[in-house]
Amino acid sequence: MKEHTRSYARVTREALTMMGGLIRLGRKQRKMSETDLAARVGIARSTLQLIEKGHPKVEIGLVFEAAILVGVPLFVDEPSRLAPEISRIDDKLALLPRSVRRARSEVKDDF
Amino acid sequence: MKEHTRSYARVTREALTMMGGLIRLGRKQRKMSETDLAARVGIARSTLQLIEKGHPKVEIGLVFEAAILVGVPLFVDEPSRLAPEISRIDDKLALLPRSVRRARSEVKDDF
DNA sequence: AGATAATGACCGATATAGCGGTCATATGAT
DNA sequence: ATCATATGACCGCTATATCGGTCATTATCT
Repeated sequence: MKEHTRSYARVTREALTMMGGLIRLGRKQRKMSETDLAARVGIARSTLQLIEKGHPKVEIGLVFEAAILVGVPLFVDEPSRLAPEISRIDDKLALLPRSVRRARSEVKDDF
Repeated sequence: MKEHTRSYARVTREALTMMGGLIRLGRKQRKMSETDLAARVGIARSTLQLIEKGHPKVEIGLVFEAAILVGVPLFVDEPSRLAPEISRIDDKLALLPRSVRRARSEVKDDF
C-alpha cells in the first residue's frame, strides 16, 4: 500500500464533473439508458455510472469513447479537425529542443 | 481473461494523441523534464510517458492533473468558468425526464 | 393503478494499470 | 570532446479498476 488516497486539484475534479455531466446529458438527449450506452461502449453499467459521476480513476479511453458516442466534442467541433490539429502540435514540438535541459523548478511553486 | 484487447474509435485515438501532445508541448514550453512533471503530478515517469503517448488505459484523473499543471485548458479557457458551466449542465439535466424510457438503439449504428 | 424498466448503490473476483526500477542511447551544456 | 542528464523502452510486483452481478427504489408507460 503505497498511496491509498490521492488528491486531485479542484480544476481536475470540476473538469471531471463536467465531462461526466456532458456524457449524461448527451445520453439522455439521445434517449439511451445506462444499459444501452454501456453496451454500446462495451463496458459494464457500473463503470458508466462512475464515468458520469466524474470518478477520476477510470480509463480515459473509456470516457472518451462514451463521450463520442453521445456527441460530446473533444477539443474540436469537427472530428475531422483532430488530425490537422495534431499535425500543428507535432510541428511545434519539432521546433523545440528534443531534450529539456535545466530549469529545475522555477514554475514558481517554491517561493 | 475476458477482453484481452479492446478497440477504440478513431476519434478516440486521435483525441488521446492530441491530449498527450498538448501535455508534452506544454511541458517542454515550460522547460520541465519528464521527471520534473511526473514528480509534480505525483506519478511515475513511466506513467507520464504513457500519458504523453496518448495511451487509452490511464486514469483520466492523472491525465487531467498533468494537463492542468502544464497549462492545457480543459473545456474552458478560464478554470473559473467550469463551475458555471457545470450548473448549466445540471439545469439542462433537471429539465429532462429522470429516467430514459424506450428508444432501444436508433443512434444509427445498426444500419 | 399496475407493470416494467431505469436508476442508484453495493460487492467479490480477477485482469491489469501504475509504480519504481534498470539499461541503452541521444542530447545539450560547458 | 567530455560529461551530465533527458529520453525511450522495458519489466516484475502489487494495488486496484473493471466486470458482472444483485437488490431496493424510483420513474415512466399503458
